[in-house]
Amino acid sequence: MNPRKVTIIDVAREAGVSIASVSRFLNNPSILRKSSRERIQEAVKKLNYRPLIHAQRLAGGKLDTFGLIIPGYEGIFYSFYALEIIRGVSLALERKNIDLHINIFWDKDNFKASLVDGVIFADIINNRNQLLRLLRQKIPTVVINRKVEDLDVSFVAVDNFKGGYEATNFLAKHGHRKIAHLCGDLSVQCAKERLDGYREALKNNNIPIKEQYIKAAGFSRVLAREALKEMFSSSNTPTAIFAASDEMAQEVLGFAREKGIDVPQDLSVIGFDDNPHCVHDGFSLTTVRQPLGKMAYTAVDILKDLVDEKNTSIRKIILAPEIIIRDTVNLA
Amino acid sequence: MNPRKVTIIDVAREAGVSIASVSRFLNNPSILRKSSRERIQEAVKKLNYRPLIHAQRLAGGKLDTFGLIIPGYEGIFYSFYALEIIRGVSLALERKNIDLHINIFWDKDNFKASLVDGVIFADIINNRNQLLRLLRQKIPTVVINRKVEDLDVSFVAVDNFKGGYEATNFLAKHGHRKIAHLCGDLSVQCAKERLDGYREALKNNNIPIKEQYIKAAGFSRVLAREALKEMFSSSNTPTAIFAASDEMAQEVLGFAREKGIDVPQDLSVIGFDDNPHCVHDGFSLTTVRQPLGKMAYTAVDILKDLVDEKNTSIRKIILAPEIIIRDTVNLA
DNA sequence: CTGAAAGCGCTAACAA
DNA sequence: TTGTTAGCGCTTTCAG
Repeated sequence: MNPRKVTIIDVAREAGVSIASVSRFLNNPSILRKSSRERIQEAVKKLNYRPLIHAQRLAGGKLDTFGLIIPGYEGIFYSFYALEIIRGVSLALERKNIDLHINIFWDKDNFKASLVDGVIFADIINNRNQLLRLLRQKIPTVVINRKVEDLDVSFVAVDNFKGGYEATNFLAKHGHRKIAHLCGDLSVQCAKERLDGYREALKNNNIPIKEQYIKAAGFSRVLAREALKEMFSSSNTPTAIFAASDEMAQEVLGFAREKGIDVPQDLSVIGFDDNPHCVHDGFSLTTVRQPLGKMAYTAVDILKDLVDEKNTSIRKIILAPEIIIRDTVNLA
Repeated sequence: MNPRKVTIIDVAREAGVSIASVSRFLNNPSILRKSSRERIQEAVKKLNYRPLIHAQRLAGGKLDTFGLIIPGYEGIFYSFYALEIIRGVSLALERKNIDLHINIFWDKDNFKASLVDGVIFADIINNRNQLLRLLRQKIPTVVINRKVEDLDVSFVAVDNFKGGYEATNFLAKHGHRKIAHLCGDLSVQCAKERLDGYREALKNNNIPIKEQYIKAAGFSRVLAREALKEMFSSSNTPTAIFAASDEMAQEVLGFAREKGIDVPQDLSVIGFDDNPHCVHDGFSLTTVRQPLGKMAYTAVDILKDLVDEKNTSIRKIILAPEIIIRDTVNLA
């Protein structure tokens, strides 16, 4: 018999019980008498029976599946950030025995809401419309990676302002006054906030803000390189650089090496992300680590509560990043 | 009305037609009269109706979803190879409008076969048992990344022997006779075949095989580093190294720089993968590129034929890799 | 071109 | 503790 066509009826017949008992065996075996349980067990094995997920779901059973929606963009598969989010969420779900349905959407929105109990929406790049559409469908939703203060939705985000502030302040406290900032893509919330934090830190340290020290480099190594060229072609070069991502910071390191600028002697560098890919011949980057794992499992917890209707209050959570001191900032 | 509870019945009532017509609208609108089609269209929009996937599937409609099964292992999210496979498959499926259900399995096999029409099994590390279990379930299956000559299953793989052969031969043809090989994890088919190719190429070039030039480094940078230390502590150091992955090749480059060994003047290096992460301060690695994209869409094509029962013959396809000549092999 | 009605395989009352 | 049975929302004959 084709194993793909074995149904609950076959199992019931084989075991000499009703289909209801087989169903009970599947969902709550402990309420069955031991002997029937064993007979069903045997029949299941013998027939190689596997319940049809779709039938279970349609009949009102739960699917125990969460969706993770991520906007697709060029380079997402090379993005440490996006991958860490996927990793964090899948780990958090594994512990809870919930399946993960990942949906990366490019132009067309082909997310099948009916496949999941709830959704974690990773708003890595700007994507408010997609979020609104989701919310309209009344699916339990938690946003990660972005503060959504103006909507009735829970989120878990990282305090990027604080990250930018701490990084810059760290440089200032170690004596730097010529601190440049390589910004990310300023149309994205996190990049903007890191810049704001940078500005605030300079202000609090009584360092005047110089616009030529602030360069938008869109999280791109190529753009970072260009920004650096420009910055170092003028007379008044910085003694420290805060890059809004480790990728860009790594470009700074490469640039410095080529130009014979000693890091950290002549130039201190601090990045953002704590990206393990960014090792530079044994050089370890001083950086700002985001609690991505914590973000993921906090979001999963909140969504689980929502789905189970245990705690449906809207929660807006902001997690603090942490400075990781390594080799690229002169601590003298 | 709760948008999650709008059913086909509501739409039918709203449009003043039968549910059968709404179903036709969903699946094959062209057979409906224009006027009804428009009325249904309107009702769908007004009620924000979305069919329940599970009901559709259960009722015999197709799901148009393929599964991609990948064994989970430490570092999979940092693995260029695994990510390229995911990327390739998702691109190939996107063109065909088929959904992708990715299943990364760690210890427990929690793949829900009933969610998909067929499966692409990426046997990156050894995982024959899982494959056998899958085959037993009679799900249409295509294996990628591994030759499975002894089972009745189609596969698409890369000719790793040829890759290893060509890489080594390339070095030999450019005058090298002291050619070392940093092997990958030799319990994995591809690593073993690259080594075999290396051996064969040496033989054909009348270069005696020296076992101290062959070091297993498990695709790991750390192990590669150790192997290099050992290799370069002896007297008879190689003039060329073929590394079974770009990651390991990159470690060679770092090692050489530290030791003041000039690449490619004193040491030629060739990698494997064409991994864009492996850039080394403007240095471009000569390497062997695997046709991963082609592998992915070939596999998708085969699986689609299987699922549609168009061509159910078993196909065993081996694709040739290609040498990418760049800066790290001395062409003099 | 359209409607009525019979399932798809399972869960969950309700009864026994 | 177990069986009977009514759906879940949709697709698909089969008539008309």
